[in-house]
Amino acid sequence: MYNPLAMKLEQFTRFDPVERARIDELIRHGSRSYARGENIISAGENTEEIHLVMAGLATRSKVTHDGHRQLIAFLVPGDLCDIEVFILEAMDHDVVALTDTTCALIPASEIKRLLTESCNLTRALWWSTMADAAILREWVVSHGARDAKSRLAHILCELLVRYRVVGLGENNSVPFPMTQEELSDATGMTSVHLNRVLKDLRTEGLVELKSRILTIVDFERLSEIAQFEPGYLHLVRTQRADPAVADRVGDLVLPTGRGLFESAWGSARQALGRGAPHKPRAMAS
Amino acid sequence: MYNPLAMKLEQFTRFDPVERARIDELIRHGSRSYARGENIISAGENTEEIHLVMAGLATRSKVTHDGHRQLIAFLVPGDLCDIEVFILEAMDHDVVALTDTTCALIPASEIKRLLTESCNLTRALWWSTMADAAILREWVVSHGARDAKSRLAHILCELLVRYRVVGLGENNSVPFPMTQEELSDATGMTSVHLNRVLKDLRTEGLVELKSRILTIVDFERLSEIAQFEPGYLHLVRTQRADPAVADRVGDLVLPTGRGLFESAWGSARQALGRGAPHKPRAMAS
DNA sequence: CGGCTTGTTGACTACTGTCAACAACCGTGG
DNA sequence: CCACGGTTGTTGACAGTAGTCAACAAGCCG
Repeated sequence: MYNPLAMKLEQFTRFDPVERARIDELIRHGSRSYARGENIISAGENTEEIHLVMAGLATRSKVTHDGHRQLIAFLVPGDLCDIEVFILEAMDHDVVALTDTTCALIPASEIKRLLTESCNLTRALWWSTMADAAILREWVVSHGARDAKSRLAHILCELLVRYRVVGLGENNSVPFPMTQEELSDATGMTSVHLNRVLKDLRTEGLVELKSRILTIVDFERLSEIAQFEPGYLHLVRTQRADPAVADRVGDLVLPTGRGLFESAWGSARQALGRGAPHKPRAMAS
Repeated sequence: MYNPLAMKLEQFTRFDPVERARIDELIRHGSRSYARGENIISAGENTEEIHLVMAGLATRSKVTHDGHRQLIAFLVPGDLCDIEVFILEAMDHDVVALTDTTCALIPASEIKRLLTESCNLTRALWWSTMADAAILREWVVSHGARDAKSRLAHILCELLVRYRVVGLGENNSVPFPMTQEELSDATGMTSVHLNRVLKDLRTEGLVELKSRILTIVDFERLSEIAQFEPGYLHLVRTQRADPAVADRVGDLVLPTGRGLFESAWGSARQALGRGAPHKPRAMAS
């Protein structure tokens, strides 16, 4: 049985057969389908069941009062939509299906039981939420510090890796069902500008995008433009998980760069002279 | 004894005397001071002790390869700097002291013990990390969907509330020790542009900023400009905590708006006609 | 006081948004 | 199969927000 949650968590740890069976149980309690555009969860709700994306693509989104929608995260198969309702009073944002999407419905009680029963699974779930926060931090960096081209490239790299982690797509291709307008809401630009930037990436032979499939033609060069360093995804397969797959996700080879977690401020400062320039936001483009 | 962590967590729940004593214990294991500009934790590190800000102001930051620094969060007293090292291999960003800062050092073992001993405290800590993630989401919205003026106003509102939660400042004034350049790194603009936008806010009689004290002269109007709805901070004092302080933090009255968690997309869409305009990013300014 | 950091301002550039028209695509129904 | 309407994608011309460069003022500390 395809279990994207297990595949994802296995990036962090290895499960024994009992644990693995436990995860498979989680997704057997029922499921529900959502049509494209439908709200899976709305802000203000407090669900009884946790939603796990099994197929399709969803997004977290908020809308400002002037009507500008901002996508905050993509939810690919294996991602939990609303685990925070255990703790927080209510969702503070919507989760919307970007394509027809099916979610496994996990009773909250099941998660609670798991949290008391298995230390390893608890840690794995905790890892999942921490990794989500790390992605969020990288989005802040993207929006605040990278120009449109780099920002778009970065999000494409992220999606490629995250899809491949859960076994979807092949080589450098992944499903890419969202419209340019939705992508522009994610990257914080207008759809018109997104269209132009995307065209640039296409023209330069970096990506192809047709019939709802994204193919990253030149992952290495796109990673450079994006300044994509997969370390922030915390796919720590090196130690706790299978060391044989250290720098790859399936058949995808990750860029390793110069150490995934270097403290860049000091080195950048040195490299660039007396104190890094303030906002060389516009990079070669 | 001043215990900002307890004050913060009390926004979420109430502690019995035993639990409260337990929290006070946490911060008695030692502390360390950091000079302004010093790294409290560097990317790549994996600390043995958890750092809790007790006094001062710190920030999470990342630097892009082109030397542009992005601040990702502010850490005010009561905030934990690195609780993720329990789970993640290493920090993926730096934590830097923006002023002289002192941190309580909490042995990881102490936190672990707490997690097994007290369900209420565990939930409170979990709440803390979820609330942090919610702030991060709001930052993404700010950077992606709000113009410079609104973005700056929003961050000022956030800091006001977060300081007041831990009992710092008074009325609409809080410590504000950072430079304009640092603030510009947080808001994702150049220090020059920040300076101009800040000047606008001052000229319009919304804020005052002198001798390292921020005074929000007109919180209501600033909240409007910022589209600041404090719901995202998840200060759920209404139910689990003391109901007497429902809509206030100390002597600060929070804007309540039309329900903190409404699902805005649908209503905005309707209100604005055939589908919300795509990017009215430039609002009245 | 002198030197450094920080804040302020002006002139200019350029990245990104706005408006608008049209082409391409897609699913549906004749 | 083709027609058709709606959504989505593409492009041009133009406007405006924000970045760049540079100079100088103001504040801070020894």
